[in-house]
Amino acid sequence: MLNRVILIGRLTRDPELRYTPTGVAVTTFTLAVDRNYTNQQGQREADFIPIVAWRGLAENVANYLKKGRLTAVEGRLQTRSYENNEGKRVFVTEVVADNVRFLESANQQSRNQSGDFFGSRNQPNDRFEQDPFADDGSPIDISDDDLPF
Amino acid sequence: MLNRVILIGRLTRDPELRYTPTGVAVTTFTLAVDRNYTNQQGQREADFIPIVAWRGLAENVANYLKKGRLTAVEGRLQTRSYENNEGKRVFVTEVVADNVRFLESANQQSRNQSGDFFGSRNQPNDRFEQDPFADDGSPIDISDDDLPF
Amino acid sequence: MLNRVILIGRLTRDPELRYTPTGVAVTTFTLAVDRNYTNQQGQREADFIPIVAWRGLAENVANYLKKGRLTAVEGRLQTRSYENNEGKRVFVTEVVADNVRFLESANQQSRNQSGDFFGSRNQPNDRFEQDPFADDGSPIDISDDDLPF
Amino acid sequence: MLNRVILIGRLTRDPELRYTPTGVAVTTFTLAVDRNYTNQQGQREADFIPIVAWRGLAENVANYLKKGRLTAVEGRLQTRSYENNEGKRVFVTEVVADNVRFLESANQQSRNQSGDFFGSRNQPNDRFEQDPFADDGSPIDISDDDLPF
DNA sequence: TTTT
DNA sequence: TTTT
Repeated sequence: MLNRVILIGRLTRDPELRYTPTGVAVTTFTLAVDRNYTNQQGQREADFIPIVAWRGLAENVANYLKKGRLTAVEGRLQTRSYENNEGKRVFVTEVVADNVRFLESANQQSRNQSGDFFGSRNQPNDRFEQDPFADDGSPIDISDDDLPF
Repeated sequence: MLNRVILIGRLTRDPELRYTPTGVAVTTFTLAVDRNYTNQQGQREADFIPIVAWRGLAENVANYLKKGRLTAVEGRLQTRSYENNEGKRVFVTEVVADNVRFLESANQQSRNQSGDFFGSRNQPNDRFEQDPFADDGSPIDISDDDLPF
Repeated sequence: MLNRVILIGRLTRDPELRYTPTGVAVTTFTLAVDRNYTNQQGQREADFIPIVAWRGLAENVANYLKKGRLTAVEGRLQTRSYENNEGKRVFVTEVVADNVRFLESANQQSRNQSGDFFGSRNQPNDRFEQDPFADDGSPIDISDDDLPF
Repeated sequence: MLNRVILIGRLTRDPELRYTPTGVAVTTFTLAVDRNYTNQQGQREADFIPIVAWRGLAENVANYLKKGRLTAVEGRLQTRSYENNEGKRVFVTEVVADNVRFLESANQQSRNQSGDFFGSRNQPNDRFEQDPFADDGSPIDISDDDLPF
């Protein structure tokens, strides 16, 4: 009937791009979304939401997003189940993205984050070279309505 | 940061009310949310979203909602993990409700649904007797901002 | 960037269908959305949100929705301005619908509502005759992504 | 019943903080939200959404947000009407914020923007001096559930 | 009356 | 100008 999810958070890792047997691009990543409170130990907690994007959106996400980037995702909740290697049915709930907003360009990203960010420049990284963010740091928009399921 | 989910669907079963060791009410239920398309076999598919409600909202849901009722849920996505009985870590994604709208009263509910509905009158059912819907069939609202986590 | 609105409420009147000079269907209506509190005088207040739908969605809304029906609308906020007949610029904020869910069929609608409902049968009403709701009272879904602006 | 708005955009001006006769803080600002398409003249268009925040949220917004900053707003649509100086009733639709996310710190903000930004340092500006953004540029969160209406 |  |  109606099924809408909107999240703002940071990628826990670089996105992973794969292709289905029929050649459809699909990218998965996890968004760390900070909760609005701190727990009894005074720590900020977060939810780690699994996201999947398809087709053109999958390729844009894989090309332009990286670990740690602040990102908005709009989509819908999807559930599916599969048989694991012990023959048990496992149920999965994830967000199918139909809109992703990059809220931070490479040069805007905070500097004191995990070392992985600049470390990734050591292993030469095509994606980073072709980073499309305008010099002025304005976010770019991508969207895709063609969801395969 | 920002984490919002809005769903409209129908309960797959009567809600289940439990209490934590410290006496906090918690109700769980699953919402079947129809997708907007039919698959290759011409069938309507649905997502089955796990929902959890706490405290006063938990009690209202348990008292007034039943299997099959059309319902709107507003909340946020939460992830948690636990160790299953084989010692394996299982990850769960669910919706923590902070707002539930009953879109259908008992007498409005469609008549040709699962037999469970009228069947439930045979086993005398307190909840049904105390159904608070106004005679005019207008939906009632409940909400709860006090989320324990 | 990101612009999403989700509402549940009741139509304050029958929707109005018009056509642009180039023949595009456009329907406008107002949704009365109850607030979650009562004011000092103990009365329920509401917001009256102007909605506009285009093309196929406009026609579906005009054909199947009527005054008083419980309805969910998903869309985006749009602002525009025009010159009024005194030559003054007027600013308008309204919701452009891209998804409308009928949460109530004709026979589900509460009976003690305004006389307009049954009154509309006196003036023969094509829309009412062709009411597409299934006998079981299940809501129907319509959506339209082709928004002219 | 259900009334939710989520927006990401940029402030068109510095926010304006006022106080009601009874001393309640209220801040208004406009969010420019880019549309996802370009018009026939190849220009990006935007919607200019009026936002109002109350109490603690009003003060946070006034203290920490400035013209041009990328911002997420979560709230609800509200309509009200007033008599203008010609004795005519004017209807207004605006967003009442209950959650504002600062997506950009002062030092993150793009450099080639309007001169107003650095210009504001010339007129000594308390708000700027007390800018609470962490050195690492991580966004801060503010929220307020106490809405006076 | 609009932001980047 | 408002719905239940």
